[in-house]
Amino acid sequence: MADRRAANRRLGGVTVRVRFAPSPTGMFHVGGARSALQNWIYAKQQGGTFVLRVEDTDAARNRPEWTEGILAALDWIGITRGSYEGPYFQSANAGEHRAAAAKLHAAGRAYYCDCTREAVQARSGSQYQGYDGHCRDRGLTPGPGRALRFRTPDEGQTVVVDLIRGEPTFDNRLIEDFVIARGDGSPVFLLANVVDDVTMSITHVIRAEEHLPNTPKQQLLWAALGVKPPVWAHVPVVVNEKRQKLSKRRDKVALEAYRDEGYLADAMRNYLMLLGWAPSGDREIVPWSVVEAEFRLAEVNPSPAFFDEKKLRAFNGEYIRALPAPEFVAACQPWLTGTATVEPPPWRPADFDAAVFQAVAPLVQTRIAVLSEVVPNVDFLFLPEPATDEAAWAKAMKEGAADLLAAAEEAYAALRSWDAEALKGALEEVGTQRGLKLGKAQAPVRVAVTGRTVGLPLFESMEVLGRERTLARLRTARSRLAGA
RNA sequence: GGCCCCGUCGUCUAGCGGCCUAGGACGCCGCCCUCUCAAGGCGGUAGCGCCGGUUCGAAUCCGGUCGGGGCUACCA
Repeated sequence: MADRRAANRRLGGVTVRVRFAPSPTGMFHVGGARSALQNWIYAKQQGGTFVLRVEDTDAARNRPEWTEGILAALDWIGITRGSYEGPYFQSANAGEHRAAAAKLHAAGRAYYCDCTREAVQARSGSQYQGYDGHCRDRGLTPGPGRALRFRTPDEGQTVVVDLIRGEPTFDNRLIEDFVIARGDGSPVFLLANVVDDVTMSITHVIRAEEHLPNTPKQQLLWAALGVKPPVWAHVPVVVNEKRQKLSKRRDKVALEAYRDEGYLADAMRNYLMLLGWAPSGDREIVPWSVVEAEFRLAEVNPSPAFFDEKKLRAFNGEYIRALPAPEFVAACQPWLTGTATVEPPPWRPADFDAAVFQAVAPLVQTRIAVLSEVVPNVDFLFLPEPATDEAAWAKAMKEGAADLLAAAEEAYAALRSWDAEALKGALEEVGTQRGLKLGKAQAPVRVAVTGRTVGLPLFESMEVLGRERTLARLRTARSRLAGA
């Protein structure tokens, strides 16, 4: 395979160069992550190069921390720094963008226009039909407030060759003379994006479907610049439950948010790749190596895919359970000790005991779907008093609870060996004397000790908590019951 | 409004003219296991939008229709 690619290059075949070109205007979008991954895999499969270009030309909305966020997020899902070409910054290429605009003007492919938006709108009527070409032959010279428009063909068609969609065809007549440089001379996205792709010798543009309507315009620009257009691949957009494109405003789209909640990078990238594609056989959770080997860009389902957090959660749970114990413990650390981006735990750092956590970690591992859920599972071990859930208290502390708690406390105080088995046996006996099965008898004890009706196995929990603290909690619960 | 894209269980998908009585996964429901909750095991629920055509045969091909979405800026 590698030999064939090398031969291909020698024979004049083109080396594949793809790019991912995010703009740093917000948190990194899961849809963007998917596109980045698809580009990344395609480049790898073709023996090509992945180029990262940050499109930071919207000064009003760009912020440097967003750029850092994008790099960190890409790194998190496996597109690591140093393993790709770039990052390049579009703002650094402003000179080339302007030169291209000037070149198009000089070649008669673009003209200056002083129409205001209102004027264009007024001439177009109630429904905007596109710019009417008002300034096409006015021969306006460059000047303040004069935008540069690309002169589009009056007839013919522009055919977009797309790996996923076939050949969407657009009538040139319906493509308006669009603006390529603003009144202040600054080039717009449509142009800058193309110029950079041309300059960077991009051969395949793999991006979201929302760009498809822009494509004929960009393809016209490639041709006007004298370069053969790239192969396009417009992957379907990722949508919300209402089937609308995921938006930063109304949907939870930030990759960072998922990371900070405790989603594993491997689970996330596996899930993301399953949106619009599936590996061979009846399987979905597969090693990344399988994804890299089997993914076929041309096979991507052309219809939009719903980003289903429920399914992502299920995947994440499976990935968590598959972790070797030490790795699970290590993965939980941020939520146990707090970091810059993760919410700090409710206990005092000094009260956290790594050895205690390690003892219960295997019990936690099968009970959580996202890492942040580790906290409510173990907080009773590190908090001076359990964080009592009042609904749980009300449910468990019915009549007979005080009596049962007293008996349990007495039995536990007398226990010779403080271990789960003995604790279970003792409570079983206490329950039996009162005609209660263990399932009923454990409820008040569990709430008294952990503050909740659900959680880790009770007896193992008490074993780790220790006799003194367990007895103290039973005592506290009893006095609360007596007071009420 | 115009242009473009899309259409298999609720969701993500398998399916490339007979192997489909449409398979898997998530979700949901039930049962088992069980100190709670999970995990795990077993079982169940549910789909080819519609109408025509092509064909011996269509989820698969064609046309239409309906429905959904995207774009429609001197944003990217």
